[in-house]
Amino acid sequence: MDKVQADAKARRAGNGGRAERAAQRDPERTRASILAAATVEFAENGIGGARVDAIAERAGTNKRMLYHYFGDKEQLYLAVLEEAYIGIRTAEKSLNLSDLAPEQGVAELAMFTWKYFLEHPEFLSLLGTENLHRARWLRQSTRLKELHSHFIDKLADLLDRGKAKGLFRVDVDPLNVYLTIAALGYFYLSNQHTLTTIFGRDLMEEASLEAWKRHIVQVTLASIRR
Amino acid sequence: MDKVQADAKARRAGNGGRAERAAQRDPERTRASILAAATVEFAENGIGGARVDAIAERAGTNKRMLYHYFGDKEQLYLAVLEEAYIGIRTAEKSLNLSDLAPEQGVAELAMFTWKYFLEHPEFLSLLGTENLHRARWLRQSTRLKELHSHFIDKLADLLDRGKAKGLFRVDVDPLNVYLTIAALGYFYLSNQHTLTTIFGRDLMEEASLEAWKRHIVQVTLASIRR
DNA sequence: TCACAAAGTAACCGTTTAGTTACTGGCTTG
DNA sequence: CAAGCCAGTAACTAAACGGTTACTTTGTGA
Repeated sequence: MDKVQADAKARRAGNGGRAERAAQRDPERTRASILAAATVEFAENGIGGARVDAIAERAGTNKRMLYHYFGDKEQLYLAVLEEAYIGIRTAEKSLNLSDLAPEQGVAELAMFTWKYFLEHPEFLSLLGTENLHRARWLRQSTRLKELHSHFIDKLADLLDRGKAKGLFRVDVDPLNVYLTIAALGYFYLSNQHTLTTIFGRDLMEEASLEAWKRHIVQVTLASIRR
Repeated sequence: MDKVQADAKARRAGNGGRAERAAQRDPERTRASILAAATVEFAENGIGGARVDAIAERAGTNKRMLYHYFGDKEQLYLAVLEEAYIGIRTAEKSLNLSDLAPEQGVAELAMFTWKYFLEHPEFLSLLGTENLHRARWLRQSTRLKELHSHFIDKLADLLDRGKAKGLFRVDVDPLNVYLTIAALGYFYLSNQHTLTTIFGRDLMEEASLEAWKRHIVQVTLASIRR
């Protein structure tokens, strides 16, 4: 039994031990439960493969509630996508690069990105789905357009400090650096299944993951050093 | 009208100008036409979003022929995937790295991979779909398991020559180098839609593409040099 | 305390979908 | 040259699917 189903069952059983709130009718919890179930379903099957019935069942509720809270399948997908982006943007805020030495800062950024991707495979999968559809929902979402990353600005500052110290090449572009870090992490994880099959090596064992993390840091730094 | 539809229409009109073969009944051509249409459909919509009717229509034939030649939707998808892999493996053969200086060879490999990815977006898309499904069809295909790439071996030779000359670090791993090249190309192209939306820059204009190609070469070389 | 609104359920509906059947027409070969 | 097989067509079917209807239950505040 996965987490989502367990949650749903607990909810159905009445209140979950805490006396604060009678859990039999709990709109927020139902909504959240549907969203969590939809995240799993869309991440595992894509938008065309996801089944509305499967989401309702996973959430421990029924379709009527899903349509009640989210309108239709596409709007539910959009909500899932928005939540996923909010998740990474929120996590990004916890990373403070301005106190670090330039090289250390770039390394931290790379390791942060790697860790986030590793811990949130559903985010990578949703990105893949969204790109298959030419970012149709991302472009449509005003909420997500406002929610832009401040990573590039932070990284630009960091690189400028490194350039001033003569550590980094002056023609280094922050976007390129960020794309490099993201590319190395994304490809390794999102394509793990075909790569493992073709090269006959398990890329997901602890030692391989640790080695690839070091590789990302090393590659990124080597590419920007003067 | 796209290429596939045009082909189908030409076929339907009788023979296509060449007198060699009466085109009214042409199993090979019908099969190829279905395969081409299916490649487009699966690449655009993924496996869950692809429609058998749409494939038949695109191919200028009907469903009966599709089931006649390929069995069912999944086997058709497998045929598409196999053909896509055969395509890249065939192209790889045209690349001869053994005559080149080590640095030149690595640069050529990087540029070849970039060019292939750029010219075959359907291959990237199919890879994405296949990974979403944990390489279910790739693992199933005996034909594809036999069709392994010789790139890693060729690259290993190249790197060894570079190491012997004192150009490359001795701890450089060929698989890592190949993954690095593939990652940088794959991510930039497959995620172009979300990236363009979020960063507000068109990554697909000629100058950007050229710059990223140079970036891949530079990053790869910088990461392996002693 | 009861009326009302919102949460929740289950059975239902029309359409779309993958897959099939029953058939026609043309190419090859004994 | 006819028999038989294979390419090809169109209409059909059963199941799955997204979405809705009609209804019940529960919490709340006048």
